[in-house]
Amino acid sequence: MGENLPGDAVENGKKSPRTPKHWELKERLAELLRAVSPGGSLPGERALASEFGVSRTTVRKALAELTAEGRLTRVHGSGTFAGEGKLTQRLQLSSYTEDMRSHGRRPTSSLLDARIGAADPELAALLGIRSGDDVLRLRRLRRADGEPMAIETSRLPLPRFPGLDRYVGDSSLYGVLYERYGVELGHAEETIETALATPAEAALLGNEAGALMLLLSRHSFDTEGRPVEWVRSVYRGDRYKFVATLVSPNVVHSSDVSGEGGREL
Amino acid sequence: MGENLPGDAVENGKKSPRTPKHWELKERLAELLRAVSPGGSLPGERALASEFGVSRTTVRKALAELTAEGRLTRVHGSGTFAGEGKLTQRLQLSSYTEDMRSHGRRPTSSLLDARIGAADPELAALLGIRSGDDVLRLRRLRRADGEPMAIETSRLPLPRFPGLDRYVGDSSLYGVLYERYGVELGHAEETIETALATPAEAALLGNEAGALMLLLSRHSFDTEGRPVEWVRSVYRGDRYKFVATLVSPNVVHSSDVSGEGGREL
DNA sequence: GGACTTGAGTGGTTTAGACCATTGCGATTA
DNA sequence: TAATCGCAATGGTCTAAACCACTCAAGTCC
Repeated sequence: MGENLPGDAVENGKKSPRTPKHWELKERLAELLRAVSPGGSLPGERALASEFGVSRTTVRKALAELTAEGRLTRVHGSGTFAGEGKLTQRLQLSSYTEDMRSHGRRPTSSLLDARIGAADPELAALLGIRSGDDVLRLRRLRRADGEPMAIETSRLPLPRFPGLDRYVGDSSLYGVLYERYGVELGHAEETIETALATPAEAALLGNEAGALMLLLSRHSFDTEGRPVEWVRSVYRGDRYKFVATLVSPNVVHSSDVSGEGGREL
Repeated sequence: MGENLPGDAVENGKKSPRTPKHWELKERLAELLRAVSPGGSLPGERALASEFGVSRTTVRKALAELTAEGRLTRVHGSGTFAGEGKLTQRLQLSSYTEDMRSHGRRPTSSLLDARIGAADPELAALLGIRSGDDVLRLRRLRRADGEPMAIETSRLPLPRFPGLDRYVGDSSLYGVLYERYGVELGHAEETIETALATPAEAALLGNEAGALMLLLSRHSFDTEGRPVEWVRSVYRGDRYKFVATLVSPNVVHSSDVSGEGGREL
């Protein structure tokens, strides 16, 4: 993160909160890391510990943060290696596939499972059906160049799309919705937040449990405003970032002054 | 995150990766937490350690993850308390101020500092000026109901806005740009990714160093496509989520089939 | 030659314990 | 009454050490 843009000195009015050892170590390791090309390897934890005169625990804490930031990749039993930076995905309308292609990546995605279950009250409300109605749940694993990137879980209301479960898997979900049910998507609402990987997610992504993730939820509606699907995707936070282009006739240039001399937007 | 939606059993084809103690403990604590209303307190680390028969280190690891997810708040010297959920901010055009207001929050923001420095080559390219030209750097701390939420660092090209530094602080930045320089914003490109808090950021946000953050960068252009500002904001990942509404005539309903039997978007 | 075993080296988990820094309250004091 | 001090409890940092799980290559066996 910070990369110490000039003038970022500590300078907080009160007390300087004494930088912990693991943080100082982290910066020294980051420096050491700049001399290593992506994929290059670092010394082992034990070696670093003795070299820098700290305990292995402290080394691990520093390495953990660098890993969470995507600057390191660690492989159990093998070693610690320099990371490769983040991929990006546009928000807005483009598809995962298109987007990866435009970055010269080879996108693939595999269906993990497709099953039918009963909607709980919350899910029923989201999908515009009654509690207990059937819901089709699809789980997909998305990859870029073969590397697992995200787990996507879609839920669709079966009462609205009877037999949908039989058409899934061999062609585009949105294609099927359009051709067999005449449904076109109109708008969607997405939220993005941070999350930590569950062990199951971590296993699928080749990740560690507790790793940083970007949690993206999408609630899609058709052109008439009826809910079509509810999607929850977890993306690897160390390998992914989202991009949105805000085209806007007039991005707020008048607005109220507020607060303590500050401003908004 | 997961909240164990039905059917999330481990079931990865190969080996079950034996759940670590700290994860199991985390789930037990999460359960224990459901019985506590927001703001309520939990037993101390040492008490939990002896109660569950694990070491304090393991307890801390579990608590750290719950904290990162915003489900816990920890206060040094005082105790551990139940969290209060996340606020949301729309992407798109609305302002921080508007958005907080619409959630019934009281938004404020204070100017931390305003200084002029020389642009490095990268920043110069972003702002459409020459390397070494003057750049105005504004740092603001944003709060909701008095609670620090984000640090926003804006950078503007002084050659394009001579004297801008003298007008800042007493009124809307965008208002000044419009009234004194005739600049209207046209579009912006935003990226969202995960990051970890630096000690300095943590101190300002009342956070821990290494805490989960959402890093949002905005690159704004005027109606003629010239760069106006470059903004880097770090939001507390445990207290914030972003929302985007994707209005769209036709969100992809035809597209190519690819990969291993899976599908895209 | 090919399949298997073994072991060294790596990261991952957990423990027990020490000490530090902050908080908040009760007792003491002015 | 009001301010101060001291102390106990809390979370934060760090250490040293043990053990586990995985990887990979060298060596062995068939």
